[in-house]
Amino acid sequence: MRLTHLADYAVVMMTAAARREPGERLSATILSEETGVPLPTAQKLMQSLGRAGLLTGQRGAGGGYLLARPVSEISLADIVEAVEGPIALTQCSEGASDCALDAHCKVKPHMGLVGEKVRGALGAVSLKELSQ
Amino acid sequence: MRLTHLADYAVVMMTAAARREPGERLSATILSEETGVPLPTAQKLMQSLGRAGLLTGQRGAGGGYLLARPVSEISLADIVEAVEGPIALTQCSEGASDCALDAHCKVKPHMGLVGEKVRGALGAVSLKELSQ
DNA sequence: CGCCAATCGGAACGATATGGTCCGATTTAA
DNA sequence: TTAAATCGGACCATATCGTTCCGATTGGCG
Repeated sequence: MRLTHLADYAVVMMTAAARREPGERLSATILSEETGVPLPTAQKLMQSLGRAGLLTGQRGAGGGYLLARPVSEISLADIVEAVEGPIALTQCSEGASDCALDAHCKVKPHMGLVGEKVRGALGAVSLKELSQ
Repeated sequence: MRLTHLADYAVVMMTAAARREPGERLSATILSEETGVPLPTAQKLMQSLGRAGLLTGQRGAGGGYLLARPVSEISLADIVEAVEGPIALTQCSEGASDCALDAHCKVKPHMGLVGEKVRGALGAVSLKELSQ
């Protein structure tokens, strides 16, 4: 039940971005310096965040990233899922069930529900709160 | 935000144990056969669960394990923590802070709170519910 | 029109820790 | 006293995570 390092870094970077003026262009370089996250890693993370629709990238000289949504409409769950993939306690909670115990597993139906609760806890925390 | 395989197995085994008669001696062999978890792995898990105080072990021939508490007083959080260690989103939430970003990390104070919420969600689910 | 700045995407490497297995120590029953 | 059956800890293979680097693409600027 831990966040991966990458997800943790992503949260730190997003909060750093949230503290900036809305509309300001943010490069991976700047956020890297501000947060202490190594530049190559920061680049990779912003790619993931962009693919997930949390950031919009602007290419070319003077380009950079922008928050795709207001800070109050981005949740901790969004950030985590952008980096780690869907939040689910077990992989059988979502499609693929290549689990050896799948045949006579009597816990499976409960896990989906519990996962929802956890996701709810993370979804209730907005980037706005985290950046303060 | 996923459970490790071992934690998942532990939950399956504990629910299997919960479905048995209270007071019945449970060997690792039996639970292994019943759940499909490989025997050596099952042994290792029951050790962890014993150390955590969820199971009490009885050595010698005809020995076995017993649930240390009633099923309604064992939560999903207890099982997960027995195998994975304390539930916390980041390692800085608990003592050791050998994190490169620790110096100017402005998110740290929030993480402890969020971790509590997640733990609450898992703590609200009892073994009694899971075993049904 | 050509150059430069900065992002995007993928591939490859190394480290950590998970997952699985084995063997020794201990205890009770016969 | 013997022996079977269990708990308990140590060990090794493996997979995923984390990190880094490089090339391709795009848009602004001189």
